[in-house]
Amino acid sequence: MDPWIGSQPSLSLDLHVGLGHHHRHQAQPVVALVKPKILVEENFLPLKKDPEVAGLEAELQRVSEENRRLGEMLREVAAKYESLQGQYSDMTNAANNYSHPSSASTEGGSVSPSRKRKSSDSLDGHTPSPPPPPQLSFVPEQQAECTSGEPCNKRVRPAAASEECKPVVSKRYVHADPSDLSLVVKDGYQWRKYGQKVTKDNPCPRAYFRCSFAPACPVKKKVQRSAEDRTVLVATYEGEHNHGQPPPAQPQQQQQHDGKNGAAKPPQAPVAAAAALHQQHQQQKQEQEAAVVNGEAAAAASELIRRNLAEQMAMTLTMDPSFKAALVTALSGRIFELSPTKDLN
DNA sequence: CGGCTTTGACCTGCGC
DNA sequence: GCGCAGGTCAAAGCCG
Repeated sequence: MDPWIGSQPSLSLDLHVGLGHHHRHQAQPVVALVKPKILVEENFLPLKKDPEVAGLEAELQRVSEENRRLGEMLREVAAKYESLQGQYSDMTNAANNYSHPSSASTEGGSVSPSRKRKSSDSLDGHTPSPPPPPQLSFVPEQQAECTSGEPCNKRVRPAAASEECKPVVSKRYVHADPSDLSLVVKDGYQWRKYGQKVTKDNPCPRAYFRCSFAPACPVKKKVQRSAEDRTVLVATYEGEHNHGQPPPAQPQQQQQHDGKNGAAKPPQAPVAAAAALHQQHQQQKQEQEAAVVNGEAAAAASELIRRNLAEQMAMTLTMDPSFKAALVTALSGRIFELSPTKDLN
């Protein structure tokens, strides 16, 4: 899980779960509420159902149910959005083919001849390695893509060239610790930084990345802190990966490496759920960003994103039996701690 | 030693 | 043509 999540008040997984005002008089754990295979010792305390506990259970059930319904609605909306996006993409493709029938296939790896380069650059030679089938696991929102195998992401000026032959462009807003100066956005891919530049409209430097997982992968990424909110990293992706996502182990390890808690724990179910959630979250962000015209309302978008992240997290976690188990363990432990019987021991 | 980051220089396109 | 700004290159240095 992203380290920042824990630091967000709005996202903090408050384990009190409403027990705050009465936990002192009840030592009854809520173990009965879930029955996964689990980590919880089911009989470490005698189960005596208290009406309050039952009430809480009912409430939790109700919330879970509601979350589930919301999740379904969200998926529906996402599906519809994707379908519309596809239609839009088709239309723009068709329009481009009409007006600029040849504009899409002019690349062919021709790099500006005047570029100062060492002659042997391997990247230019474009390894004949067979490009894997485009198996794209993210960047769903797309516009016209250059149809030649080669991406047309060479020197695309935002105002000029981008209209006709724009590579796939998407933006992501990622919360980051302001004290963390590394412009690293973890998205499951491996990136190699090839440049950094301070731009005019933003005092924070912009970092340029290429996909380093596959040398021929055309995707580029620009990362810059938001001028409005320095805690938000704006990652702009150009192009599409022409390979699958690298094995998850690496980014995971990277995350652990980046974070302070570097202890290599085996991935636990809640963590996996959070990872899945993260991906879902990213996807949702892209959808939202598509709605936010050209990112001019970045701050508002990031706020929205945070709120939705919190909601989704709650939903995903409450749907995850392992998380429930962990929750129950935590609650039980806490209750046990506070239980009067403990004092006797 | 290979891969990655840093960073100054260079290239290119746009606006005046 | 010139200046500016964004984007990229590649040598040097760092790190595991």
